[in-house]
Formats: sequence, structure tokens, C-alpha cells
Amino acid sequence: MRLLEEMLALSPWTRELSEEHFGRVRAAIIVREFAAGSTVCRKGDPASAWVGVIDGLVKLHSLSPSGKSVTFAGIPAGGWFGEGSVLKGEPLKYDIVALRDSRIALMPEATFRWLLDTSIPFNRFLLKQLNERLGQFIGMVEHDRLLEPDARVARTLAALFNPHLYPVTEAHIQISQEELGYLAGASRQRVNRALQVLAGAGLIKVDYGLVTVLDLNGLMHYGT
Amino acid sequence: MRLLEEMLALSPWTRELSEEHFGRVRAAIIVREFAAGSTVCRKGDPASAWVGVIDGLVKLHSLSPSGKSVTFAGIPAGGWFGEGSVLKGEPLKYDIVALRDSRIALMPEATFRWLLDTSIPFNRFLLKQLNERLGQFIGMVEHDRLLEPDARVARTLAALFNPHLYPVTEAHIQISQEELGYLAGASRQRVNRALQVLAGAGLIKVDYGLVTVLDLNGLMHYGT
DNA sequence: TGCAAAATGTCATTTGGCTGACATTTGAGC
DNA sequence: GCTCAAATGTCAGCCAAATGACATTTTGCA
Repeated sequence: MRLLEEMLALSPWTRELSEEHFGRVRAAIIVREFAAGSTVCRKGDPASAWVGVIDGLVKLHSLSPSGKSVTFAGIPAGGWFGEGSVLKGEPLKYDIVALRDSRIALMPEATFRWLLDTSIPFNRFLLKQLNERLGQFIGMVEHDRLLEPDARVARTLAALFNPHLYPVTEAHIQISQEELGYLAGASRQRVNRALQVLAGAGLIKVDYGLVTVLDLNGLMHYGT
Repeated sequence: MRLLEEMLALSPWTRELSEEHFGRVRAAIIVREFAAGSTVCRKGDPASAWVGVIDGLVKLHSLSPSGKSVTFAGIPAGGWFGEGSVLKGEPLKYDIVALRDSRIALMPEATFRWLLDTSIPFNRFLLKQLNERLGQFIGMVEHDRLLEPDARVARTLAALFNPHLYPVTEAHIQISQEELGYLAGASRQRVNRALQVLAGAGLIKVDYGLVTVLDLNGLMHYGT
């Protein structure tokens, strides 16, 4: 996706806004570019905007004092996030890092709050969005605690191709095994072994910096 | 807490309801008793009510095929939960089990939806509640992956006293170390050691089947 | 009061992922 | 084509938590 307009047209929450609402929102949004590897927002920054991904891919991640890394989610084009921190008026709880060159939309906090105060459809959208996210994280906790690393890697891969969240029609994703480790909660070495197991089972194909999904349904239920 | 009325008086979402709203809600709520160990709702059941804990303690938990148990949350008196499944109109994703003899309030789905459709304050409350719950689960993923068991147990205890989700002001909770293990993602034996460490640090006091919080803020930030 | 069940405290052993190390492969850019 | 950094594949050893076992303490209740 190239333009803010396209992204807004695809975002469900714009559909039921009045002309006045939409115009004001459109005028307030700022667009910025970020190079791969650069930080969009840092953990602890005030949550001064609601963030949308127009093009590219960003990750939400956190670093422990001892230097370990967790990745909570990868947000591809079309995704909006950060509503939680803006709602609470609290600083961000994670870093936002561009994994590829990315075009980012920023809706200022004031506009976000104005929408919240004046648009019932926007409220309803936020409820659904928060609820959806919550389901995702409940799943993460469950899988972290109950599943073997092989199965966790399988679910992590499946989640990257979740057609509800990421309506992209490609069967492959360019991601390093180290980044997959941060997502799945396993070491790079352990991910490497898991990928070999999954490839051996015919569920995926592994290439340099690239994973191709052959059987999404199989991945989703692996190890159950 | 003994009575539904007390609990409703303490629930933030009742405060801004009109007299008409409150009366209808009050009349629709059903109260039921559950013995320790009994199941309130089973995973897969239709989410036919929003659930509140008047007295006692319930857990949201899931069992793996191999017999391992995760507890997603412990809900003490004053807590309301299940809004996610009711909102989505989906079956429950976890079992709800009483950990002690408990008095449970059930708000039928129809009443819940009516509130959602007619009360703006209730919508605002749900947004905050979902957001708070989401924050808790983001925290769980982060802590599971980054923190030592001692710190995980500390955060788990702190989460049971979240003032936004559970507005009751008691400093102690009656729960076994085994159940704490299911909540924190650690073995009973490991939890036992962790509790000794936390007690040694003056953050809690441990008695038979009972943990008393002495320093909630200290627990919340332990191991950072 | 005394019994049984639940909960706790502690230990030895097992287990499986992580760490660190290193060689190899791959691809981007000159 | 050449060079270099990134990514991958593999291994040995470490280590912390889980497991299983058992004695002890505490409580509820007959």
C-alpha cells in the first residue's frame, strides 16, 4: 500500500464516520517514513498518537534489563495499534521498531480522544479491536505454557498468516530465524531445529531468510 | 462481601447509570452459589452471561491434551469478567472454576447487550476494563519470557490486587501455592521457594493457604 | 479429641532449552 | 567476480526448573 488514503479506505473504523468526522480526522493525521531497523516510538515515551501502518512491517517489542528480547506482535500494512496506551494516558509499554522500510500514520491524541467522545461507531470499533487483541494474547500465554517449542513455532508462523488480521495473499514471509525466536519465545538455535521438523513434516519450506507456508491449517493445529 | 447490593455499589460501572438503567440491571441479575472446586462454566459453553464475583475466588483456566494446566486469571470478589466472549458471541475459551466457596452474579446476555446499546458510561467502562485486561495479558507474556520465577510470582500476586479490575480493598488472599503455580506458570515447589524469598524481602506474609500483601508496589516492580 | 485430607517444606534426580562457539552458506553491494 | 555482513546449521556443556518422592504441618470436621 502506498497512500494514506488507500489505508483509510480499508480501515473499518472510517466507514461509518460522518463527512465532518472524516474530514477532521484526515486533516489531523501525520505521515512519516521509517527505515528498516529504526525505532518509531520508544518504550516509556508518552503515547501521543494512535499509530497506523500504511506500508511496511513493524514489531512491538520489549527488552529486559538483562538484554533479552520479546516480540509481542508484528503489525503489517493496514494495522492500527497503541490505542491501549493512549486510552490510559500512560507511556508506551513496548518499543515500536520498523522491520522493513515503513510508512506510518500518526493520529494525534487529541483527535483520537475527540473521536472517542463524539463517534459511537468508533467506540464500537475500539471495543472489537481491543477484544480481538485480548484473544490473541490469551492464546500466546496458553501456547507459551502448554506447547512444545516445535508447536509454538508452528503457531507463531500460522499467526503471521492469519487471514483475519493480515489480509495478505502471499504464502511466504521474509523473516530471520532470530526474529522468529523473539516472536515464539525460543532461542534461534531451537527455532532452527523446529523449522527443520516442520519442514520434514511437509508443513513449510525453509530458505535463506524466508519461510514458505505449505499447509496453514496443519501449522495451526500442530502438536495438539 | 456478602450481598449483591454491596458488590454493585463497589462496581465502578454502576455509578453513572441512570435510575432506570440500574433498576433494570438489578432485577435481571441472578445470584448463584458454587462450592470450592466446582465448575461455573465449561470451556466451549455459549457465553450466555457476564459474570461477577460477589464473594469467593474463581479462576479462568485451560487444560492441555497432556494434562497440564494454565490459569489465565484469578478473579477475586468485586471482579467482573467474560465480556470478551459475550461481545464476540463466541463460546468460552476457558473453564471457570471456583477455588473457594463462591457467590456468583450472572447478568444475562440480553441485559448486557441492552446496556451496551443504551449506556455510554457502560461503554466507556468496558473499554477501560478490556484495556486493563489486555495490559495484564501483555504483562503475562512479557513476564513469562523475561523474568525469573521469583519475579513472576511477585507480579502474579500483584495482578490479583489490580485496583482497576478488582476494586475491593483486602490485603490478603486465600489461595494455595499450587494454584499460584498455575497462575504464575511455575511448579508448586518453585512457587514455594519464591514465596519464601518474597517474604524474606518483607513484601508478603505467608500462612497456611493464605498470602498477605505487605507492599503491593514492591511486588509490582520486583526483579526489574 | 482425634482422624483424614489438604497444604506445605525439602530433597535427589531428570530433563530440555539456553549459551557460547564455530564453520558454513547466502546474498547484497562494490 | 570479490568481499563482507548477515543468516544458518551444528555441537558440547551448563544450568535452572520440573518431576517424583516423602515427611511434616495445618485445618476441617466427625
